[in-house]
Amino acid sequence: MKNHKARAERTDCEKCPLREIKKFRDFGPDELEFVSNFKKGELHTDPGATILVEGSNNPHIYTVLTGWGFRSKLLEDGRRQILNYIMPGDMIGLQGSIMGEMEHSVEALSAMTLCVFEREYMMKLYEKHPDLGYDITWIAATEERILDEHLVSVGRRTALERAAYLLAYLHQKATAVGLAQEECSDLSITQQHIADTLGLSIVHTNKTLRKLAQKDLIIWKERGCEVLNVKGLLQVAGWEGMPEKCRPLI
Amino acid sequence: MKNHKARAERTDCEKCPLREIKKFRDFGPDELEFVSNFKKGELHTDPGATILVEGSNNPHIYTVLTGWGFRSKLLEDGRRQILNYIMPGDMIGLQGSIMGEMEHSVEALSAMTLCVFEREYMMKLYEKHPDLGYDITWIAATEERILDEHLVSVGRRTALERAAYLLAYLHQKATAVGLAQEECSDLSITQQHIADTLGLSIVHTNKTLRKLAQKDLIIWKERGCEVLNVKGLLQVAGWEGMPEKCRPLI
DNA sequence: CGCGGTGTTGACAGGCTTCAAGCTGTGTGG
DNA sequence: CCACACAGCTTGAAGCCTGTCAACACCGCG
Repeated sequence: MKNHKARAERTDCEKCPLREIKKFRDFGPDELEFVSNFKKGELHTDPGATILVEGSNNPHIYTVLTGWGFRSKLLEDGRRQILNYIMPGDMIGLQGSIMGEMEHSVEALSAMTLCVFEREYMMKLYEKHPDLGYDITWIAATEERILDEHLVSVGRRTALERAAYLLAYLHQKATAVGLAQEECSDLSITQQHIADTLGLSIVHTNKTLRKLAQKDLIIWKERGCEVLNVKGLLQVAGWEGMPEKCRPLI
Repeated sequence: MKNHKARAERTDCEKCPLREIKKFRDFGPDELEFVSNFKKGELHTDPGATILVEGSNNPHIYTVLTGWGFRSKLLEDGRRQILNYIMPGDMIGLQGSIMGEMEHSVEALSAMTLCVFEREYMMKLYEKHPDLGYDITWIAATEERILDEHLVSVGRRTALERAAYLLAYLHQKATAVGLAQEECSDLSITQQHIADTLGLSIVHTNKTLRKLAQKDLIIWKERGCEVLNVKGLLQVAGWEGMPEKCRPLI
């Protein structure tokens, strides 16, 4: 019975709520069993918690189960760039696993639960389940694709376009995994985060967000925003939006 | 004899000049044989040639054997962002292979030769050689790391810092694979390319490069620049440089 | 109550873009 | 041979976008 209780503290992979979402590809029973054994535990964090630190050496890989956060890097004088956001189904720590040392930090924006995997078992995954290995490459390549898009945004779009792009991106990403309904309303974030993502100052970010609000595309609320018109945002950004593809889930 | 001549047109993987470079990890004989069969041919391009087009669906994956080029994306109105540069040992087309459609273009800056692989054999690679599968994930994760760094640069560094970062990056990357000796001199590139990488206008890029030249860090020549002082560039950029790690080569 | 975090706004300065013109070297065709 | 076009580089001037500084409102919290 003790064992049973210990297991009850974690979500069984067999009952993983994320697998209910049709956006994630189906697993065979043997894959499910392997991943279930691969999973070493769960990590629960508070909002604002730092999960991984730039320069550290963490022996784990994580998959987000609930909540959301972001990856970021710092320059020596404190300037911060937010690289991407992480939401349920996303994997973090892969870079650290492969490069040895984390090259970026990860922070939670809400309370989060993460599935914990051991780096060391990575090689076994590739040996026993080539399709899962392919999935991990898929995940890395997709993250790369998103970063490409962000780089275009920061490099070549105007402040208004960038902001519209980011909010549309977050909205699409969140709704795809059920983090938000039609609105971004329950996604807690400050304008400082937005600014550090867009590569803008906080003052100009504020003024830019107000312009989007004036166009009735969003409503900024305390620590977050509600998206009123995704299509409008996409149009302002000059962006097609993300392809709705089936994706793997480790 | 005909066969022999036909084979002579391509570089045998067993005699691949890149494998001489100690920066690339050693291959076992069975890995070498597999990759050798995986390789379907070679592609030779002129300077300025477009190798992959955004939105197209190309059934190949490539590894750069000689020369260099870049990946880029366009906005609808023609604004261009260069995402990263490709040099010997780099793999391109992986995203297309996994996402189906290319989300960026690839152009040659010099004459190039590329090893051609078939997408379809990818899965077999994962099945037969898990370590090669892991290598491909390694490559994708590393590209992601570089993009993180570029994003920090474009988002948070000043024009001067950005330019210094980029030139130091290119210099390090090129010397690591023997593309350049101590100078970048034989790397042909225009200031328009630099501008599209940094997210700056060409006019301001020109003025920024002159500032670097005034500091005796570089000398701009016709279609390219010579790096006089890498450490100085790194210092201006506030960047540590790239870790000199052993890397895989497919 | 004071305090810190967040959001808002105005004024001003400066970095960067745009416009415009001119220079150089290369190639093409008369 | 020269004229011409073109691509790349350079420079100056004007103006806008964005950053910085500063002040204030609001809110939750100790």
